[in-house]
Amino acid sequence: MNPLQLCKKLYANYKSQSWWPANSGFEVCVGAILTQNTAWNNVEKAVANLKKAKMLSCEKLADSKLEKIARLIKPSGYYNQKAKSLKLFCQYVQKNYKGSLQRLFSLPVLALRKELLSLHGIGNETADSIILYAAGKPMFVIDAYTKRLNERLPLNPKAETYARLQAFFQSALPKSPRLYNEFHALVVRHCKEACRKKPLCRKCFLKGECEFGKISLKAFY
DNA sequence: GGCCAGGACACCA
DNA sequence: TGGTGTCATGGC
Repeated sequence: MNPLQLCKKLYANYKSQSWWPANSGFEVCVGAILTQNTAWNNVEKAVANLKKAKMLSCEKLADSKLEKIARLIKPSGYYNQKAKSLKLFCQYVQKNYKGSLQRLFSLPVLALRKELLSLHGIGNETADSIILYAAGKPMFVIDAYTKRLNERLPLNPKAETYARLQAFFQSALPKSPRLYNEFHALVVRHCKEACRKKPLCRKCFLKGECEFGKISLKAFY
């Protein structure tokens, strides 16, 4: 099975996912940082705290004390690190782009990626999530779910690093932000729900016993 | 009480 | 370039 076939199969089963779960580009950026190695459920609590405190803005986060940000985002875990990452990102946008994400996103995509990666606390996945889901530019996101799915199927066993796996998906798919967006969201949906057994249910999917709804995972694995 | 979750970074060899 | 320790909460 190639990536495009997998995407079609997932889409046929789950339909459109309408991602990213956020109300603005800035909220996508905040969520992308807060979700680092963290369950989304906990990210939602942290974002809700920021909203309630009227702190979900670039200007507010750039000017607030680390301790205050950390207290609000505590439910997302790693709150000291993430408070620092959030504040640095916002200060960077305020200083270099007058607080406008649209100015930042007007950079050519590779330049944008390079700038994001230069910021402390923003690595490959976070940068690519911001580029795809906030800026709307074609950058395929590799996360734990994508890696897991690739290992299980496998799609490309040789693609072991982030860059190689990303290059594999991007070379196999039409260069479309909408497609990258939908595909990644479908992968997350599938990996979250396909198997209710944790962790990873490697034994059960190898036996073909792992099913979710109408979907027999024998077709995938 | 233990394991896990939509990573990133410092440090080391 | 790759391996390891660290950061930390909340759900199950």
